Amino acid sequence: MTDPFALDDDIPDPFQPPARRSGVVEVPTDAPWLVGLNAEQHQAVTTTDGPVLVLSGAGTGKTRVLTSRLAQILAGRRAQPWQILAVTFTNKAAREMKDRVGAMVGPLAEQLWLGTFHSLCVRILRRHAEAVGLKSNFTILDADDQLRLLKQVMEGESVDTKKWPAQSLMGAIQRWKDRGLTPDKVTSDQAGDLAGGRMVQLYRLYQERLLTLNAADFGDLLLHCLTLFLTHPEALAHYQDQFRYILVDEYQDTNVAQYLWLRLLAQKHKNICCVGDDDQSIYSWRGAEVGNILKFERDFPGATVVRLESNYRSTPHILAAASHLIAHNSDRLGKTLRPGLPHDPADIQKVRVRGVWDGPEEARVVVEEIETLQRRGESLASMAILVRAGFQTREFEERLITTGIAYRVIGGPRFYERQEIRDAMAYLRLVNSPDDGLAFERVVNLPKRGLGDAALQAVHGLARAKTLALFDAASLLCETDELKPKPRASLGKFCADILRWRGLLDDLPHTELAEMILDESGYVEMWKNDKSAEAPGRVENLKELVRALSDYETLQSFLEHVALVMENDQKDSTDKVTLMTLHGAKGLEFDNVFLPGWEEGVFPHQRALDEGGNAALEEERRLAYVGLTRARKRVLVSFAANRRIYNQWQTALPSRFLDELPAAHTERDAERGLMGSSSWQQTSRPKDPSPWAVDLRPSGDFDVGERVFHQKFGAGTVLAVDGDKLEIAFDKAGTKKVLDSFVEPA
DNA sequence: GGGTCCCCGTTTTTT
DNA sequence: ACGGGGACCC
Repeated sequence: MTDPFALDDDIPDPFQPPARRSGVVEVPTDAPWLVGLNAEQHQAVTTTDGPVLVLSGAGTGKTRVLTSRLAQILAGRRAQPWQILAVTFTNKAAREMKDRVGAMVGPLAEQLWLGTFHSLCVRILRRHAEAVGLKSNFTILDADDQLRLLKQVMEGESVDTKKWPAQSLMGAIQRWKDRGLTPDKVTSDQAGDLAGGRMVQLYRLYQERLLTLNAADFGDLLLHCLTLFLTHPEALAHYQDQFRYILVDEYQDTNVAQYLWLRLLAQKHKNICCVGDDDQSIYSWRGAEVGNILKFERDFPGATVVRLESNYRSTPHILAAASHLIAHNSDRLGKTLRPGLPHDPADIQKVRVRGVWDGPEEARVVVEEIETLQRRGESLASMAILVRAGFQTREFEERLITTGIAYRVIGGPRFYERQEIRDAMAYLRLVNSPDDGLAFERVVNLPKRGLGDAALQAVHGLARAKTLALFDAASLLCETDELKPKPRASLGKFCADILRWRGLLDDLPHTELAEMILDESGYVEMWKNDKSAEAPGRVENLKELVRALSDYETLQSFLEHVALVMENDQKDSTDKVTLMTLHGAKGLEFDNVFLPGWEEGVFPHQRALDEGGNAALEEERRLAYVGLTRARKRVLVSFAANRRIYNQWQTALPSRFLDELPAAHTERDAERGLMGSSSWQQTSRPKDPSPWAVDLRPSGDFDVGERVFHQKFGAGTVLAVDGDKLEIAFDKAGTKKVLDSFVEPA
């Protein structure tokens, strides 16, 4: 058989209008990427034309469908690779897709417009930067730079940063950008009294500053692209024409700006295929709109909707438990996962639910279970502890350390977010483009060069007066007597150094130049002299940065790309238990999953309960669904009756989500008295009854006004009785809700 | 310009 | 309890 992906003519220039193709060819029904697809998957892959919404439940072969679909379009000669736009959210997903398509179609995959929303926008914007007031080599700011910039703007406008934390105002700007709102589109209603009613003005000034600095933040990448499309119809027409086929992964996570971007681009050919799962939408707090997926059929009339419901991951009890749980949500399109594969009966197990006394005991129980599994031959890599919030990993880490079990924590600060890396990058940025004002500010006095507020103020003043970049202003300032001799000398040396390094850009390999900069600036030295525990690690990280530089041809291209690759890929092949948040676990799977901390206030999180109303609760429930559906074989859900939060003991009620797990598919196993709801059944007695559980009385035996005693909170008076839950005013610990089984008559 | 003290917040995170 | 950040003082 001839290679179906061989190019039938020369590789065209992607920026020429597409040549007329010779025509679509029939794809053999036994093409390798079609073999073994189930009926729904097959439909999703072969319905290449027109709008298609693929609702893909967890573990239903979404990535396979996406990649097969790309192969199908290419093999059918429906489009050249560069006429296909494939969008993901993360670099990881983009890489995976590229690899898998590459394995099917060969080098053709290289020509696809495949990447994250942001990287694709950058690709477009670098070509059309002038249209939105930028230069092609604009820098992309990270969260730190953004905040610094906004603080400057706030300072200029005398906005009280105590009353209006820059962080939260930044949040407001980001949410507007997520919704495609430029400052002129924000209504005073939306701005409310933020920053004392001056929020829109701050936003406008912030945007102006960004343009002056030839910089864009992440939100701008989308926003500027939209602006480009709306103000330059010929540019829009070009891309509309070019992208005959559009594929979108994780559609439930798109925000309004991304949605508008897609809708504009799909307008001409209308061959847009969005793949997503409304039940796994867990990012509304960063602008994702489940609404996008819910109203797809309205946006794209005549859309084909395909539901992928055959799950190839989890055993039946796990699927049933997850399905029942998520059925408690009302705002959903509705899917029911069913087992797509027979499972080894030995692997089929109910979801286990375990109640324990407190956090440390929970950690002990989970780690004991890990040891048991390990003895049965399960690898540590097959196990994951998935928590609601990052701090919850601590107790498990401690227990794993004392037990001597290897683990890895996913999350935490990422490589390019580390202070030393950002400092070093600022040096590189400054050498690459001395007018990078933010980079200048960051390193001008780092390591300490005796340049304080006074010197900086002088530089800023001059820069403003003469509309100069900070670096140029600083150079100029050193020629005057404005500064005292000492700062003048050190600032002069700093500027001269930068210029000297800049002069070497073309003559020295960029990795060597980077080493020279970090060395001669005294930056590495600064950390080497630092006696803190983390200093040696920082020096190591700086070496790693130089190594990463070697992956790029030039310093320039490194700086252009690296801002978009902020990932934390800890490729570590050693056998370790994984600890991470539920959010971090989306898209992953493990044989054995531990879901601790299922307590009201922890999960669902208190803030969701307090603030977001039903929508927030439903998102928490989706998070629970995501957690359950990560598991192939075994799930252990647990909750503790007592939790220390901010160093204060608090009683906790079992999560309402536990009540939503169907009894037929769960196995509830708790120490006496730890089960909160009447629906709970004890399936086993503790081997070693806890002392506090000895004197239990049946529920409902307490009266309002009765004096009671609690192990942790001491004496108190019952204020209210609600089934098995008591509200008690403790003499010392304040008013709390407690299960009646924890207290005894005083 | 650098050190110290106090106050606040303390879910989730990618690009 | 704890850490980070800002204000304040030397």
